[in-house]
This record gives sequence, structure tokens and C-alpha cells, in this order.
Amino acid sequence: MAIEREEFKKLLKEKGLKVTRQRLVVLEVLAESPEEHLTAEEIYERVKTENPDIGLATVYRTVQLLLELELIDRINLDDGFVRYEIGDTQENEHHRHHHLICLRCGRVSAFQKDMLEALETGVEAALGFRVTDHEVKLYGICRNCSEQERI
Amino acid sequence: MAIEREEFKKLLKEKGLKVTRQRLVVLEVLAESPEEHLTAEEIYERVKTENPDIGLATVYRTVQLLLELELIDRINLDDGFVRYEIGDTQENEHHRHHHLICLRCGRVSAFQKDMLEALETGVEAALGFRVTDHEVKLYGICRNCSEQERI
DNA sequence: TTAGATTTGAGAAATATTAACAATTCAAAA
DNA sequence: TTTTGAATTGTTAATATTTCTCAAATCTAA
Repeated sequence: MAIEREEFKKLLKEKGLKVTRQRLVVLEVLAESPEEHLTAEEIYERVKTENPDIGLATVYRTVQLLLELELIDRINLDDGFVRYEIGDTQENEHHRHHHLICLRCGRVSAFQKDMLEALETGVEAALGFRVTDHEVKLYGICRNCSEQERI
Repeated sequence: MAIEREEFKKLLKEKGLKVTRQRLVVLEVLAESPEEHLTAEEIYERVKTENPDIGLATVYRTVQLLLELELIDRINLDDGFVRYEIGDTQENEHHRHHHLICLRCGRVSAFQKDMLEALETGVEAALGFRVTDHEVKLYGICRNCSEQERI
């Protein structure tokens, strides 16, 4: 479950930050599409439908703020854009940077964090490297595309 | 072991590409520092000591070519630069995009590919996603920094 | 040596993101 | 509600990496 509007307001106030229309709308756009990975420009386009006077710089600034508050995550698909997606407040840690990227259909999805735990403990045991965060991208062919291929 | 100069020449000829001084020097710079992760600008600076007349665009073009030939790998540390490192011809697959990034000293190192296998087979078994490539970055504190901290 | 295609160098162009700064907006106090 | 001061915003310019353009140079096969 993503963060609620009222929780967000409370969080801003706690940090001494102001609750602005722009901040609410940017978060809302991201919260509306938990499965998508939007670029700043895409967020800007969507925000403009509700708030035509918003500036692109404000989107960049707000996205930066939301990252710092750990309400959203970033993903870089190496296509020249940084993308953003709403985080999941159910998880204790908001580091959900592990994605499956289908080379056929382009779909980006996440997989369960616990699948990474073996890898991380393995690295710690073998190399003494204490893992605190990760960004994992696995490229390949998703189930859907595999099945369509077979037909 | 990285690719040899003569192998590279042969590979270029096989593909109908020309063997140029610039291509040889760029590969050499990368081969000299298998542990480093150089930006295009850094490669350019080093190449210029042997070849002062080279252009930056040529470095970008050559690096692109070397990527396509799978002689080098790219890594993006999200600091605004794409970085390149020589690949390892010993491995059958040249996808060595798995790195440990120390948040204390900034060192970037690689870990053995076989540690990833469990993760990849797990994803395949659980989700039907056939993994063909990966880019894995684990952030944390390396052994060196952990030990220095303790002193 | 020649010829033709590829490659290069230099600088312009493209493009994502950040910085600067005056104008606006928010929120606490009067 | 009004006031007030600081935070935030919008606009535009700036920054910086990477790509594009094109004439000149270079490579390779004949």
C-alpha cells in the first residue's frame, strides 16, 4: 500500500516543510500508477492536466524531496531518463530497487525482496562486504512473452 | 585475462572494420586498468598522452564499438557518468555487470558470478522469467572500511 | 600506388537536469 | 482575518554528457 495523502501532509509538517498543491499532485500522480515507472517529463505531463501552471523544475524538486523522504524509488533503465515509482510503505525498508526487465515487451516488474537475501548474506560471508542497499536489474524474457513465443 | 591486441585486430577484420591507431589505444587504456571504472572523459585524458590529436567523439564511438563487440562492460554509478571497464575473456558470457560499491571509500569491485546463479534460477522457478543478463549493484561497507572503523 | 569506403576531428547540436532569482504562496502569530 | 517572514514556485538560463554533421584523413584490398 502506498502512502496516504493525509500521512504525507503530516510527514511534511513534521519536517517543517510546507504542504503545497504541487507536492500533493506529484505524489498523487505517482500513487495512481504503482506499476509504472515514470520519467520526470511524464510526471510533468500528467500533473499539468490538473495543474496547468506547474513548472518542470518543481517536478524535479518534488521528486528529489520524495526520494529523500523515501516515499518513492528511482530506477535507471539506461535509456537516458531516470524513472520514479511509488514506494511501498508496508515494507520496513524502502529499498525496492530490484526489477525484472523484459527485453521483448519492455515490461518492468519487481520481485520479492527475500529472494535477494541469500545473495546478500552470501556476499557478506564470502567477502566481508556489509550490504546496506541494492539495485538489481535482471534482464530477460518474462513469462507472458515466453508463452506467446511458444504459440 | 583481457583480450590481446592481436585478437582485437583479428576481430575487427572479421567484422569488416578497420584497425585504427585510435581503436587500439582506447582498448589499451582500458586493458591497462582492469580494476578501474573509467568515464569517457577519463579515457580521453589517458589516451591523449599517447595520442594527443584524438577527439573526444572518437572515444565515445570506440567505446560504443567495444561494447557491441562485448570486449568491455558498462557501469552506471548514478553520478552522471557512464563508466567502462575491460571485460574478461575467460568467462563464456561477457555480462559481468555485478558490482560491490563501498559507500565509505567509493571503491567498486566485482564478485563472482556464481553467487548470482541461485538468485537467477530462483526468479525463473518462481516467476517464469528467463534471465539472460543482469546488472547488480550492492551498496554497503567493504571489509577494509569495516576494519578501519573498528580501530 | 590507387581507389573507395570507413573513420576521424572539430565543433555544433541535442537533451536531461540543475541553478538563479524575483514573485507567489504557505502558515504561524497578531 | 490580517500580517509577516520564510519557504516554495515558475521562468529562464546554465550546465554537462553524449550524439550528430561533414569535410578531411586514413585504412585496406586490388
